[in-house]
Amino acid sequence: MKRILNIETTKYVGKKMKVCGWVQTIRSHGKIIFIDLRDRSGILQLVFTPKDEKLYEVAQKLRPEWVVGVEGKIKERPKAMVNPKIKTGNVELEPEKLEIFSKAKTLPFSIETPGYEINEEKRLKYRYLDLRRERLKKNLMVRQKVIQFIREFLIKEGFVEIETPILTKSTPEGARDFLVPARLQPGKFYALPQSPQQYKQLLMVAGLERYFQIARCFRDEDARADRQAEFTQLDIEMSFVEQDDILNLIEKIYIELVKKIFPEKKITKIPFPTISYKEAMAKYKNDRPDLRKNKNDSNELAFCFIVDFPMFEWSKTEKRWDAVHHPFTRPQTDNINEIKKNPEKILAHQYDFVLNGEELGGGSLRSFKPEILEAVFEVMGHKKSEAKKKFQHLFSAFEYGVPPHAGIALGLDRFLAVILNEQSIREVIAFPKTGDNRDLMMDVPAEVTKEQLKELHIKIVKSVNKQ
RNA sequence: GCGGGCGUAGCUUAGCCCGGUUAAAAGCGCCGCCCUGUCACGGCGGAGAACGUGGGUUCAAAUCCCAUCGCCCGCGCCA
Repeated sequence: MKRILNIETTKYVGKKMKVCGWVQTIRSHGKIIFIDLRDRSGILQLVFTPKDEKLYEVAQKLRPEWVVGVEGKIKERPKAMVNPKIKTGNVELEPEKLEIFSKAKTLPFSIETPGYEINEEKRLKYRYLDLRRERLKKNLMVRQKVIQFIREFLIKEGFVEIETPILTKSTPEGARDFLVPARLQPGKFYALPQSPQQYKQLLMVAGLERYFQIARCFRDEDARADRQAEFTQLDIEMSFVEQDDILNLIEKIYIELVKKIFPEKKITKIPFPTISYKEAMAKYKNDRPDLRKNKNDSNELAFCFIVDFPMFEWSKTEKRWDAVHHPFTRPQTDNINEIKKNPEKILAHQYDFVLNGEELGGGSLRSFKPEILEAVFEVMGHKKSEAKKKFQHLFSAFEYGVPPHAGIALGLDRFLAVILNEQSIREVIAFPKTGDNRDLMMDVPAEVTKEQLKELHIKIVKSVNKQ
């Protein structure tokens, strides 16, 4: 018999059907046993009675989290026994056949609560059990809905979803890279992408004009409540556009996304406020102001854009000018002398997107004129040849007809955490890592065999103990 | 790398300041028995803890000290 979902049973009252799932709770009253059967659609009550003695004997042995399949008649519950708390509360199933697919040990923690009270270390170690809880399942399903909406929206707008490489090149600027040794090129390494930045710009040179990707990004830095070593961003790049085209697109996506998937949420201000960096720093003392009117209202969403960031900032550690965003951000002036002479005064065509005081991400109009790029690299203290070597592919590509282009990258995990009122992005990621980037469930990073290392031409040198 | 918090049955905690007496306590869970309408079922009974690890102080350490490990929050870092 073909299995139906628990939620579908209400449509088949009086019929004999098969359902499958996990035993959630057992309420035994001696001569009648109620079992809440959980599947991906929800809970269904099974009622065992000793009418069938053999079946009843087996039912008495059932324990929480065993996986079973049952066939039996779906009955409408008597009025007094309807449970309004569950979606299938007006029906129940009287099993005639019971199959035990697998038994289960007692779980290390309860999965029937939201789970915040449970030691997160345990939750991460047994993530496959943690994900059985309703809250996390819901978070993952909301995540899927958001991604689906964004895909459909952008494809309708003429965007092409393109996968860029995960094995790519280490970039000297920015965060630490995760490195992957290349077996066929002894001594050489791939790096995992910190973002698809350069690929998406190259796609503009390729003439795709409108690119997007739900992109996994990797940064080998210490994690936080809002940071993971690997995270997902909505990555967008467009050709022949100005700043407003990007901001208007983002505004439209998020307004319609909220309207469709989170109708209970209210957006504080439409159109989203656009605040200059200077004004934000003066007025709110930071560049990601929380513009909510009532910070206790979990349904309020205050989006805003921060624009006109400075192009350069003085790096105290390296004692040189550094790009606030990255060197391919387009300065707001074409005056090369001005860029070189007064870098601190130069503003950039750069924008950030902020929600309830959380930075969701940012982007920029890209710099594509060689003389401007050279001036920027010069301010940053790079020799012309060095800069060209580091970003050779971009410089070369730009020699073959490059359209003016711009883009943005927005953190999906952060957006979901905010909109689902979660304190940490770990709550919206299926298999997150700890603060020091370990996966407690898989127990990685882990050592590898000598043979593997040999094949990769890698030797582990134990560092000498510090004094 | 730095600062702060936490670590006691399977889970959540009390006890820790002010060291000593039920053989470290409770709720939930687990196991057994009873119970025909529950839905966080109920009732009775039971098992379950080298108090993260190592060392020290003391007649005596879950409790005080030192070290170490793990998790969380933040700083650094995150173009």
